[in-house]
Amino acid sequence: MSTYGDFEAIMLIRTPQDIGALLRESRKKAGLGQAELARRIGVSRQWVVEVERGKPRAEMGLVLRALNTLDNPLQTGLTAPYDGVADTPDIDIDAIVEAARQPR
Amino acid sequence: MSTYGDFEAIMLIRTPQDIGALLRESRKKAGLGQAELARRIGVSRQWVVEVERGKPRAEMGLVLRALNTLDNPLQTGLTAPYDGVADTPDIDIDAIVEAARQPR
DNA sequence: GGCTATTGTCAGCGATCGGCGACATTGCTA
DNA sequence: TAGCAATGTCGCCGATCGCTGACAATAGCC
Repeated sequence: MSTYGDFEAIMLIRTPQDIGALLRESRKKAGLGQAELARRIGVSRQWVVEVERGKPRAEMGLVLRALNTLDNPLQTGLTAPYDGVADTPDIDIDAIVEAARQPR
Repeated sequence: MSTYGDFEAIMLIRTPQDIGALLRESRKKAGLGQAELARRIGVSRQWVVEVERGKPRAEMGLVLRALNTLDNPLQTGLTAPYDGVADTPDIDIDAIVEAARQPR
């Protein structure tokens, strides 16, 4: 086992589920319970539970605060060259948008 | 001017303002207007305006979608060892929390 | 085996979100 | 200078947020 334990060195955050997983891992790594973390962030236990489960409509400000509290700030990196499916694929944008509209 | 223009290679995201700045820069870099971006993300122009201004209570899911749309996904890095002012400085957590409660 | 801490879930409530459509302001180009 | 596109702002609306407080269901420990 190395110095850094079993944490992913770099994790891409693309969905609320990613946020949830990251938050939960970080919390456990810090040896905190949901209640303690909630107290430090300034939210309810309920909030922590839901965000860890991938709640898509959580407040961004609270999420950022949570990550900062756990010493896991986000950052942007000009990661990938992007050659796969990304944007402007000439399809009906409106249709996609409509379908993507927060179902839950 | 180099190939990469005037973009920060890596930017730490700690506050909603950071998100706003990033979003705006990315949008302009992509040569998009707020209306076009909003259309692609699936939100209203209003939303884009507010988030770019640093709205703290924006939906996380929409924010992530916006960044993905602009090819600027977030990631976690074990950035810094953290020695500055960050957290658990032995002060009244509750007081800080109370003060931090989204004043808006 | 029994106990305590942790976690997941429920309902109800005030506050806020994000959308709509229109209007003022700004900026840029011709 | 005139004119158009982009941007910022307004009020109203249904939908959803996050909070409280309590109760199951696990999990981990003695």
